[in-house]
Amino acid sequence: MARVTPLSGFPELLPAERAVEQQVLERLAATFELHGFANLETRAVEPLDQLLRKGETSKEVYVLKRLQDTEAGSDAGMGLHFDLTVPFARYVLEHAGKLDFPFRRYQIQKVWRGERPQEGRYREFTQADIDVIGRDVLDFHHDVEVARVMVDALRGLDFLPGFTLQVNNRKLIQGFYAGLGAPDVDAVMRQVDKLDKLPEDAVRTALVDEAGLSEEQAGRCLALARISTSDAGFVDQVRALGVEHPLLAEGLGELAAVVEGCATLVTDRVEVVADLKIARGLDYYTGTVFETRLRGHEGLGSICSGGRYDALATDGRTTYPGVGISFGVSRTLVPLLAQGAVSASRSVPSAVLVAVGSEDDRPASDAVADALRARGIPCEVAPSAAKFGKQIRHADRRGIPYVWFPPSDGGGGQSHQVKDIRDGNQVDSDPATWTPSPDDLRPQVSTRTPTDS
RNA sequence: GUGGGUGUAGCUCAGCUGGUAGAGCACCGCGUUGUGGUCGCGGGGGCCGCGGGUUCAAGCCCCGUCACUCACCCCA
Repeated sequence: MARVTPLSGFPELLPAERAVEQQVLERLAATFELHGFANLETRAVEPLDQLLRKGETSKEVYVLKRLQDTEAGSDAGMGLHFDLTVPFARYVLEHAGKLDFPFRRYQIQKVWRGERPQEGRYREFTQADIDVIGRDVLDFHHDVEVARVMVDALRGLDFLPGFTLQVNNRKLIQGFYAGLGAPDVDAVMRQVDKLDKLPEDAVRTALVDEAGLSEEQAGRCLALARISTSDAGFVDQVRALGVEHPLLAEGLGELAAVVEGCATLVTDRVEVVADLKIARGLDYYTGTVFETRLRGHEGLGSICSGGRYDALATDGRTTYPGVGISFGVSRTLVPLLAQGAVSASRSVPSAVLVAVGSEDDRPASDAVADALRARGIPCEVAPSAAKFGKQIRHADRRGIPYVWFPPSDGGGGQSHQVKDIRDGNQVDSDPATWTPSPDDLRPQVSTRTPTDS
């Protein structure tokens, strides 16, 4: 193979990095399943009209084309999915007759977007989605449930920095803007959504010039957007702004329910706040909306978002409302790994390297390895009967904590010995009974203190 | 898609006014002859992104191109 070059936006991990990702994926799946969500995988490809159906969005879809297809007009009209929600909506429509509603599933897959890559932003990346979808109706309490499940999942990622789940409700802000007399509620929302990028005064100007608000109305919109509480305290703060609207009241109730519903799961690492400036650009959210910040890495933007959508899937007769949230596995992990903020203790699963005294003794070493494996201890046998110093180094390089020396009449002892190469302790051991500490059974993931964002 | 920056050893980077390709780390060997890490000594490593041009001479100057990267847009 000639000179290979990295392909931007298609991150590839080293073995130790992948070990971290594997543990993240495992823990996410474990939590989702604890909450009763079934796993699902959908095909990587969808018809283009499905992909482009909802948001006209500028999503840059990768189109599928056979190299051999030289005939014009042979375009199959297929593209790689750019998220997991649209394929899921299609899946629900396609299999509705065989599914039981409300239907809950989690889905962890690669998705593809042909956008310019940046830190935390890739062209091929992994997402972990949970959604609950109902037929015709979906009770609101599922909004709370989805938030609770994701908070629980984020709690499980205890080797990562902390998370802040920011929740808002479209009914709340739209009702507020309507009650305020805004001529174009959506226009107001679009401007407010820019608050984390533009200075407040720029948004204020835009609210007046582009969304048609008075100075006084704009001021109250900004006052609303400034509200952020970790409990239901936001309700009184909103009421103090003196705007009345049925939708606003409904939104306030829902948002309070989400925040209060998560209260028992909140920790100092994973917090939930009602943040009334969160709007989400996507057009199909109708109620609850989520965004999530990674503590110490706020520059990454939202690493986990979603919300309630009342009409994402419909076949004309039946509509399927849903609520879901999606965790950006690659978006979170790839930058953390690149900065060395998280790392695994070793690059291989092996907890033990079984040394080989001489090639004639290799079967004896294999026997030791098999005895350990029979009891669930991952191990490998040294690749060559090199000097023991080199075999130890082989283990050290890979982060394997233990080296096993079978008995030998060469330089070793008369009995089996295990050396913990971290502290140099070496003791007689029996392959049939010796067990490493539970922590050493698998690679350990650890966090270094984050520096910047 | 638009605009900036950068391409030199596995990695991070020096390389002056154009004059024989460098350092640190990593890697390998020896000291230590079958128990690593420290230390000392030694060693291997380079299409200087690619193509063209100017020049006696190009890593350096010029043109092109590709890649990477940052920002915008958008989002996980």
